[in-house]
Amino acid sequence: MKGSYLGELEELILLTVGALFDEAYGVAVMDEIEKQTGRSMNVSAAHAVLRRLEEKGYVTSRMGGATNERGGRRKRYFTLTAVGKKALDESFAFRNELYKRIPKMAFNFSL
Amino acid sequence: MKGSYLGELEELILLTVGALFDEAYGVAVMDEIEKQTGRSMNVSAAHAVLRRLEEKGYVTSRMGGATNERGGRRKRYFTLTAVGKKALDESFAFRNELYKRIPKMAFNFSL
DNA sequence: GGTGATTTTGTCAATGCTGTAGATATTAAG
DNA sequence: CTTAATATCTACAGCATTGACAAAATCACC
Repeated sequence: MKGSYLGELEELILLTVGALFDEAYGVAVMDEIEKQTGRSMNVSAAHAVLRRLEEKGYVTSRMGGATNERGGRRKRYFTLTAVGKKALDESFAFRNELYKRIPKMAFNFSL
Repeated sequence: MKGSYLGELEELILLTVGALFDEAYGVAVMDEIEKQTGRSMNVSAAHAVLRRLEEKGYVTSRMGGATNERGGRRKRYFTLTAVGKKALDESFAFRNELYKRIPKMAFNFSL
């Protein structure tokens, strides 16, 4: 199966789209990621991932209208789909499970 | 900074190396991943990742001697380094933190 | 006790998917 | 028409995955 797992950044961005709820557009996602993780990021990086997530069916997008901000192009808003949320839940549960299963290593032993 | 994050599979395999402790060689890692995740995997996939992890300093490797098994080439054993364990701990803590910070989304709302 | 088949494992080479950056186009307000 | 906010395009480095092949060790037959 191809593209059946969620990449590191894909998971992060999917999570952020969910968190920003109805304000999830490219730049906002990028800013939020930078703020939360300290990881510097380019808008096109965010968009590339968002587009891929849309292809996978984890988010949908729609164009917004004009706003009362200074100016600028219309925003493309992204929304988490039920499938996307499911993927996120599973990813989280799965990793947690895996870490839990390894008590002799993960947090109890040191080199 | 390049290669400064831990890919999805890299995290999984690093975790597995820690879990297998003194029995972490290519085939064993592959088997364990397949057993734990159901994800089918090729030996060379495991080795490619292990080599990258070694380049990053997250694991070290040494060749083993002959064993009393049927036959076969000498095993290359991998060991988690302190740096590797730290990366794993941080990766885990960080993601957990992120999921926690997003109560309005991660587990409390549905579409 | 050699010699080759068999088993277990590692290495190589090639390819597609993910992550990242820079440059450019579009839309709207001033 | 200049400036600001966003999106899109193009290109490339790094991660994930596969298939084919090489190496080392035992087994079994003679």
